[in-house]
Amino acid sequence: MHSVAEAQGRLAVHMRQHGLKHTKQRDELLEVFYALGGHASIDELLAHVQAKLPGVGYATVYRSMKLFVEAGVADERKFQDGQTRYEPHMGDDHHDHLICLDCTKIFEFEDPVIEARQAEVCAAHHLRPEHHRHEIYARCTRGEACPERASAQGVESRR
Amino acid sequence: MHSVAEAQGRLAVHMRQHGLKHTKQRDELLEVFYALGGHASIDELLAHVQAKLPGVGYATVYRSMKLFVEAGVADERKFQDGQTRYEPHMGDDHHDHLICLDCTKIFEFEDPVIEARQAEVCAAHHLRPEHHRHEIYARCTRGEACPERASAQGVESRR
DNA sequence: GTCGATGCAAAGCATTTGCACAGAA
DNA sequence: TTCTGTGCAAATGCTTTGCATCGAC
Repeated sequence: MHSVAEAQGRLAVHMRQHGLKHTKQRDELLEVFYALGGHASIDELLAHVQAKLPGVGYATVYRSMKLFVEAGVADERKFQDGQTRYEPHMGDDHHDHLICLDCTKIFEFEDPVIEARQAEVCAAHHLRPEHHRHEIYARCTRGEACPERASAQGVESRR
Repeated sequence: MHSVAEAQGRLAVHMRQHGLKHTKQRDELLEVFYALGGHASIDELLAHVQAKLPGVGYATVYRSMKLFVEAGVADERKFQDGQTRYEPHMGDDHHDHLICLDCTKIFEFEDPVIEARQAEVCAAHHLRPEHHRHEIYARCTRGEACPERASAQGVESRR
């Protein structure tokens, strides 16, 4: 799912297979979701959808995002701020998160060495990894020089 | 804090320094908390404290656990089930979690290679790691033979 | 006697659900 | 026409807070 079009297709198939209906709310939400690029919260999604479809409420956004997750076009992430965030599903390769506590940016990373060690740790306990969550919370070493610091609230997307 | 006594001492110091008072509720809760060994939820803590002090309610447990965290005798963990869990603080060395999806046991692990790689990932983004969360959710490879499977709900503690 | 701690109930959040109506198929 | 989706409000689950009273110092 590297483009809205791909996601729309996959969602359409899923809906057809499950006897679900195509609506403008789902359509618009999917578009907004992709436009936001990643790590969007329910509030952000709702705000953007309402810009186009004023009547939409939380229930629809919650229900639709759950549908997107089931359809495989979105992934759900829960960070420590208590807000569930969503990002476009990018195939079965996954990535972990590096969160800057100074500028609130969320970077993504993926490290084969770490992945390998995880498998070893599991094996030692007679376990087979199913999924994992790995988040690093960090401080900027550039201090005031950090180009993002002033703006804050930015969200870095794809690798 | 490898024993209740140590924790009691540290908590006493913290309370003295902050003009807080010693009460039997806090006393009993700290004991129960250590007796449970780790990964205890508010409900579990409340249930055990009520066995000794019937009148205690959620508010006291929540407030006391927050105090324990501030005093440095407890660490707060939020897993994916939406329940906050607490474990005795074991110094500044920390560990991560390996959660069996079959028997609900929570194992702890710590891997220097993983820690090192994390630091490298951070450095590449001009960041200095402050803390992190790493949880692996896995399935038992022993199937029905798993000694814990039948019992479920167990909580494995210290390494 | 002070001032912090407790217990209860009410309030807060994020999220979910029930229900009547709207709108795809 | 049928049956799913929507929007609203109410309900839920976990956690926090306000307030009168209790109890440690």
